[in-house]
Amino acid sequence: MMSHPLRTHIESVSKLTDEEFDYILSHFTTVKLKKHSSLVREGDLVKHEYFVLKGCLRSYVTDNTGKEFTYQFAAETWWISEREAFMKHIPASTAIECLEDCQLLALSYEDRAKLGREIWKYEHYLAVKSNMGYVALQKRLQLMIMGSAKERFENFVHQYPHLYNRIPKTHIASYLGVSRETISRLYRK
Amino acid sequence: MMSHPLRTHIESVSKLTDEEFDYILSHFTTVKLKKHSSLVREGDLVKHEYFVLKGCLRSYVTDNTGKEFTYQFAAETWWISEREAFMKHIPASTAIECLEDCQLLALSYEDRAKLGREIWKYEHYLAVKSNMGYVALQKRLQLMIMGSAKERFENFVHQYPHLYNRIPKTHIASYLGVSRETISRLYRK
DNA sequence: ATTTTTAAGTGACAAATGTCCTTTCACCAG
DNA sequence: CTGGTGAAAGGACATTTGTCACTTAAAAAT
Repeated sequence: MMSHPLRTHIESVSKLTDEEFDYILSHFTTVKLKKHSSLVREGDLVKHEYFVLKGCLRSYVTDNTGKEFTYQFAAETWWISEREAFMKHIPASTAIECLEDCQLLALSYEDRAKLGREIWKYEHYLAVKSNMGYVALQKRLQLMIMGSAKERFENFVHQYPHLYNRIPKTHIASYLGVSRETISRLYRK
Repeated sequence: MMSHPLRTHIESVSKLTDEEFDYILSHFTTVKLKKHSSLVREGDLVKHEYFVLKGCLRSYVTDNTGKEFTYQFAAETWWISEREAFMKHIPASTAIECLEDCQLLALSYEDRAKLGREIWKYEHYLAVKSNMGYVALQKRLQLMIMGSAKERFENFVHQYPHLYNRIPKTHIASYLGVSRETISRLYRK
């Protein structure tokens, strides 16, 4: 029988008993959203973080000239939120939108803290996840500084082959920090 | 009377009693290094993290074509180490060198964990520091993707006016992800 | 003080990438 | 099926940035 995707994800860090997982899961609520709808708008207070069961989203910021920078994508089994706003209870500076119809599990700030306190393995899972996020961010910055547009693009395709055919090129471009046209030119060859 | 720089730094997060600070400080050892010497070489195991009392350092990686990317600078009251190697006990992929004669306070992995366990405020200080590091990294990535060389340079000068006249331009360039010549051109105007 | 070494500034040119505009293609609603 | 809408491709040209070669200035060593 199929294990729950969230359980699988947590257990990639540490195993849980059935009771523990059921208890954890009981703190989440399900959210469904249509394609193109917003999960978070700039200026919102962000009370939850989300685990993606189905669909695909992106978080992004818009600069004063209207240009967008995609900060993160999230598809099945990824977490997404506006970290700074969620952690510090300040208005979001990053928006999150659905690129497809989505089904998410939402966990509130309070319940997150509660689970962390009550279930040591969950706390550990969060710490590991946070550290991996930091390292990934480092790698992305390094590639951004040392790599050409081509290298960054190839790295993206290699790292996320499933996203590459699922997400509009415009957004991939804004994630990589290049124009959409440059992406086109790259795989012409 | 003058407070210790490390104490000042920790107390920007939470106040300590004299006893607490003395106890914390007793776990550090002093390290002195000459200009141009290496604190960490690629491949080293990294047993300590360092608080800068005097001098200036940089951490950097070198790519296969010999080009360098400066990952971080650290001057007085900054921490520096090779985070991933230090945390995971793996060989360093980033080197650290002194740009000036340096005087550092070194804290071992074990003592760091010990202090975290014994002094709740120290643990908290580490958590806050880590989170600030994450947010700073986000900002840097965003500027890297959205900003021109000029914007990145101006941001650097504005953010670190003291470093700008203290560090060779070559290194500032490798921190910003541009060539040294581009830096020259920028402040010609 | 003099030499030697290292960092920085400069100009000319090449390469990468951005911008703008037009065309093509795929998909969806009616 | 059809018209419309949005995404992607492609070409032409502008701009930014990199590269290389050389000069100048500053700093370190003797």
